[in-house]
Amino acid sequence: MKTGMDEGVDPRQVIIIAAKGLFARFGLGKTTMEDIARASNKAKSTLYYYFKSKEDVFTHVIMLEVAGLKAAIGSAVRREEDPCEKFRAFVRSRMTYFAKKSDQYISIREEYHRNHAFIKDVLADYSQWEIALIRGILMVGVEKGMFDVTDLTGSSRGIFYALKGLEYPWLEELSKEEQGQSTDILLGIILKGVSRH
Amino acid sequence: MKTGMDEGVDPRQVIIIAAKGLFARFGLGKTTMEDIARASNKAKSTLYYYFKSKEDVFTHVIMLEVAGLKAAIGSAVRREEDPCEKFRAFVRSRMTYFAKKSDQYISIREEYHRNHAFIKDVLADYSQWEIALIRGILMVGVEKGMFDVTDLTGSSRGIFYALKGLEYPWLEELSKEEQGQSTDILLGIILKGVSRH
Amino acid sequence: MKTGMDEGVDPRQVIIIAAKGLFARFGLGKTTMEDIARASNKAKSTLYYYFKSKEDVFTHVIMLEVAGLKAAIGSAVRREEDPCEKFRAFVRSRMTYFAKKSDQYISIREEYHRNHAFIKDVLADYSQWEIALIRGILMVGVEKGMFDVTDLTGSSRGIFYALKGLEYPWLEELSKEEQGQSTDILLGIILKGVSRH
Amino acid sequence: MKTGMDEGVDPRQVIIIAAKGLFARFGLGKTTMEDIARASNKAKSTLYYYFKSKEDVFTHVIMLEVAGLKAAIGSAVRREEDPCEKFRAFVRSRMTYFAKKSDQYISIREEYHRNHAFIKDVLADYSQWEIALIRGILMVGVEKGMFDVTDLTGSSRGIFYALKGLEYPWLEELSKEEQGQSTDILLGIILKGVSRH
DNA sequence: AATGAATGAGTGTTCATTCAT
DNA sequence: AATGAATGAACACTCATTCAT
Repeated sequence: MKTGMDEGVDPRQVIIIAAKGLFARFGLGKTTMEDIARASNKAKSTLYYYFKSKEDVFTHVIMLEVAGLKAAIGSAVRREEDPCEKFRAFVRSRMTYFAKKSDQYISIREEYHRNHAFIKDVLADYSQWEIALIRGILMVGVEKGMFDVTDLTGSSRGIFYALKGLEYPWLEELSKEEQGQSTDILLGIILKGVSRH
Repeated sequence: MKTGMDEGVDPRQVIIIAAKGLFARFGLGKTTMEDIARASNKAKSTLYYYFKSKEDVFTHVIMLEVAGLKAAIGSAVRREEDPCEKFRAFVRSRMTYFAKKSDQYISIREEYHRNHAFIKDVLADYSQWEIALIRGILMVGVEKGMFDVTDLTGSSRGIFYALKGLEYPWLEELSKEEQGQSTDILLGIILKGVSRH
Repeated sequence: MKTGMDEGVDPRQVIIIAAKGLFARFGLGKTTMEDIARASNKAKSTLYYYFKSKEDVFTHVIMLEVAGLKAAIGSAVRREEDPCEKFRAFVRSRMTYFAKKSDQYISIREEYHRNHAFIKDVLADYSQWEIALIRGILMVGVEKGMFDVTDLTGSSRGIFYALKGLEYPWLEELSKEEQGQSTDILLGIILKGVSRH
Repeated sequence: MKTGMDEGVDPRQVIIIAAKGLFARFGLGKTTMEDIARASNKAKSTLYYYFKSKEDVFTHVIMLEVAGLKAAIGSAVRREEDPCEKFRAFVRSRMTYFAKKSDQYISIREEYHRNHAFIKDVLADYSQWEIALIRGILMVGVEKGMFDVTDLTGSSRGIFYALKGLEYPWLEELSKEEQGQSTDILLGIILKGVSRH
C-alpha cells in the first residue's frame, strides 16, 4: 500500500485530466507534450513513462470522454418513461454536454482524419451506441402506437445524423436561449415527423 | 499579350487548386508549403510572392470552396418549383457536395478554432446564407399552405443544424446507398415534421 | 535632352537618398531592397539596373555622407581665424553632425567589420582627412606660439581618437545641454592640454 | 555526483564561450545558431534547451564580457596609488582590452541599435561604472592638490567620451607601437589638461 | 518511479538577386 | 529604361521522442 501525500493518486489519471483540458482548448496539434507536462506537474519525459506517445495520451482522453458521455446520456434517458420524453431527454442531455465541450471535438475529428484506427473504432462504437439508443426509443414508441416508423434502422441513422449537427461549435455563437430554442424546435419537428398522424 | 503554353494560366489559381487538394487530404497543419510548392510546380519562395503566408493560401482556398458550394446548391434549388422539391434538392446537393469533400472540413474547423477572424466570418456568412435559403423555402411552403411552421427563424435554424450533421465524415463508412437512404429518411421526417397534418 | 515631369531627376540620386534614410534608421542588415524600392518609388529589380548590389547602394550612401561631413566641418573651421576657435569650431560642428546622424554609424561600422575594402578605404581616407585637419590647426597654433606640441602627428592622432568618442550613440541619452557641456569640458581639457603653460 | 570525462563541465559555459568567439569574429547577425552548435559540439536544438533564443545566448556573452572587463580594469587601477598613475593604468588596461576585443563591439552596438532593453541596460550600467571610476580618480587628485577640476561630473563624462574613441577598430590599422604612442600622447594631453598649472 | 539532458527532422518565412521582356 | 515574376539559399525556432541514471 502506498503512503504519503500522494497516496491514492494515479499519475495516469492526473496526466489524462490535465491533457483533456489542453486538448479541449488548443486541439491535439497545438497542444505540446511540454504543455501537458507542465499542466500535470510532471517532467516531460515522465509522460513517456506512462504513455507510449502523445497520441496514446490523446486516445486515453477520448476514452474517458466517451465513457462520461455515455453515462450522462444513458442516465438521463433511463430517468424517463414516455418515449417522447426519453427522446427529449436524449437530445437535451446531448446538447448540454456538447454545448460545454464542443471545442473538444475539433481534436477528435482532426485525429479521426489522420486515420488512427483506435479513434475511429472508439468513435464508430460510440456512434453505434447512440444509434442503438435511438432505435430503442423509436421501437418502444412504435410498440406503444405513438410513433409511425417503418424503417427503424434507417430512421435511427437519419436522426442520429441530424443530432450530430447540434455538436457544431458555431452553435455557441447563439445565446443559451436561442440554442435551447433551436434545439427544441428541431426536436419538435423530428417528433412530429415520426409521430402518428 | 502573353504567348506560349502558359498563356492564360493564373499562377494564383494554380497554387490555390494545388493547395486545395492537399488541405483536403492532409489538413492545414500537416500540409507544408513545401508540399504546396511541389504540387503547384513552383519554388517554395514563389508561393510567398503570391500569398502572404500559408494561412493566406488557406483563406483563398476556403473562399473558392464556399463560392463553389453556394453556386452548386443555389442552382440545384432554383431548378425546382415545389417547396418540398426545393428542400429535397437543397439537402441532396448539399449531401453530394459534402460526401465528396467532407475531408476538407477538418481543416476548416481546425482553423476556425484557432480563432481566425476571417474563417469565422466566411463560415458565419455561409451559415447565414444557408439559413436564409431554408427560411425562404419554408416561407413559400407556408404561403402555399403546404407547411405548418410558426417560428420561421427558429425552424430554419433548427433544420440548418440538423443538416449540419450530414457533413459528418463518418457518413463515409456507409455505402452510397445507405447514405442516400439515411438522408432521404431524415428528409422525410423533417418534411413530415413541418407539413400540415 | 530629357522632357516631361521627371526632367532633371537622377534616379540614382533618388535611390541613394531614400536608402540613406533607411540605413540610418535600420542599419544595413535590417534594411531590405524591398524597403529601398518602396521608399524610392521604384520596382525592386530597377535598383539592380542602377546598382550592382545592396552593398553598392550602401557604398554610394556612405560616399555622399562623407562628402557632406567634409563640407560641413571644413566650412565651419575655415570661418575661424584663431587656432583655438578653429579647434572649437571643428569639435562642435563634428558634434552637431553626429548628434543628428549617430544612428547612421552603426551601419557603417557593421559593414566596416565585414571587411569591405571600399568602406574601409572611404573611412580610412576620411580619418586621414580629419587627422590632417587637426594637424593643420595644431601647427598654426604652434607657429603662433599658442600651443606646446612636440609630436604633431602623434598628437593629432590622439586627439582624433578622443573625438571619435563623441560619435557614440549613448551620448544621445544625455540632454542637448549635457551633451554640449560634456563636449565643451572635454574641449577645454584638450585645449589646456595642448596650450603653453 | 557526476563522473567521467565531462565532470564539472557546464554546458552553458561551453556554449557561451563558443558563441563569444563567433560573435567576436562575425557579429551577431552573421553568426548562426548552426555555427554556435558546431563550435560547442552540440546539436542545434540543444542550444534551445539551455537558452531561449539566439539573443539570449548573446546576452549571456555580453554579461560575461562586461564582468571580465570590469575585473581587468578594476584590478589594474587598484594596483596604483598615485592619481596620475591610476589614470594611466585605467586608460592602458582599457586600451589593451579593446585592442584585442574591438571586433566584438560591433555586435554589441549592432544589438544596441535594435533597441534591446537588456543590452542598453548593461551598457548604460557599464558606462556609469566607468564614469564613476574616472570621477573617483579625479576627486582624489583634486584632494591631493594635483588636479584642477571644477566640474567633476562634467569632466568625468567628457573624459569618458574621449576614451570611448579608443575603442574604435580603425586603431588596429596602426602598429602596436603607434597605438601605444597615440594613447600615451592623448593621455598626456588629458592629464596636462586636468592638472594644476 | 521519475527525470534532466540531448537531439533529429522538420517548418514557415525572408531576401538578395536574376532574367525575360 | 524599367520591371514583374521567380527562385535558391538560409535561418531561427519547435517538438516529439530517447536514454542514461
